Amino acid sequence: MPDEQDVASLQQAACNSHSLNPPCAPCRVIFMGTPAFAVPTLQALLDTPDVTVLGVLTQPDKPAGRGQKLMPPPVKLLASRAGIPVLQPVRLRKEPEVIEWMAEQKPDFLVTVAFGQILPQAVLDIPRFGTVNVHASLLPAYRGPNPIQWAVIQGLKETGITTMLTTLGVDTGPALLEQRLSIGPDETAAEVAEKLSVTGGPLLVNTLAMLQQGRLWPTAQNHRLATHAPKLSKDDAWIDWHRSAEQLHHQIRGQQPWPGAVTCLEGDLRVKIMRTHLPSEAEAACSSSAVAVLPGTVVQVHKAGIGVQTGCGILEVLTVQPAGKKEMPAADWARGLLSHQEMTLQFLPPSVSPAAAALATP
RNA sequence: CGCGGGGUGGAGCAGUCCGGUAGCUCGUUGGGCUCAUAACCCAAAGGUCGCAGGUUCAAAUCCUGCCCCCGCAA
Repeated sequence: MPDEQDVASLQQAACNSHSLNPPCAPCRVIFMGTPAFAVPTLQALLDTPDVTVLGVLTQPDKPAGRGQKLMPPPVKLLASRAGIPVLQPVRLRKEPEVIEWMAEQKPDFLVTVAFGQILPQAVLDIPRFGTVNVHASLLPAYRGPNPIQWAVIQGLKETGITTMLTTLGVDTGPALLEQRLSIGPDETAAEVAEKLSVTGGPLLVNTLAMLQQGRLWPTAQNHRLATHAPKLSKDDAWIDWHRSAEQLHHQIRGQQPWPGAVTCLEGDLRVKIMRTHLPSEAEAACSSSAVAVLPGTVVQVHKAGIGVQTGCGILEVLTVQPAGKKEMPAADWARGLLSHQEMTLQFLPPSVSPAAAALATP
């Protein structure tokens, strides 16, 4: 057993090595993943000469999009194009024939990237070296299904990708390698996800190579530091303008592209808030108690966007998407509305009717 | 046949129900004012009203068909 410094330097070397030519003996892998986030990782495996992808497991086709047509998951599209067998179990743990098929392939590794199903022990027992999960956070932080979103929502300046050994618990297994990545002040979860998904491939390939060669020792997570990133829901999309400008800014960019950030305008005109910016003077404005208008009121319309009063500070809204329209500059949208009616734009939480808001204004 | 909104100068929108000179807020260009300006004043340019057909003396508007964009829905 080498000391810690050796491990660290080995990890460093592995991360720096070229992903297309890892020090990896021929290696048989079954890939399990579903959404677009998993696609670059599968692609990285396909691009690695010594890795054979024996098969791909992904979620069943589901009705999606306008028209509710049956749509295959992104991973399936890539796998089919690459001519790799695709299995789509509804519930893996209840489909022994699928598990049997996996066992027959005699894989060295199972790899999971946002697969969407919890693996039973019978499956974890199949691979020769183990099951490696690619998780989009710096574990033990943000275990669970929406790690990127929560990292952004909570205003973190850094997140990353962790490879880990899968055990029966969700994201609780020993960590292997991690790659850090900074989060820009205005970056959306979608943008961070894009970068992380590309990072995942090389990191996984290195992880597999090092594991196979016995050069990588799993490190137990510190469970006391664990935090959770639960699934977001559509209900999370509603904007409560009573929150602070900073909180809202983080929420709005953290919930892109889904579930998004939605508000209503006088009645049931839904508007998605797409891009926002936090003015540097937000904190100053926050301390001044002389707030004359209700949170949600548009207080400025200028070239770059519109300023909306929040519970604490003013939030710059740069682009919006009204229902039925494309994303557009918030200033343009406001101009079009204001041109034909004398009104103040007012965003209201869905729970507060315009009448109730009027009553609240003495 | 899942529900629904939309396509009008460069941008965002009115006008369509009830056919009759294409309008608003901006932007652009030129000029003016000002120490100065993203501010203000004056002026100008810029539109096959998504496409095709039909009804009509007359269609952005009514009828029919088609194309394109998007929201909900996961």
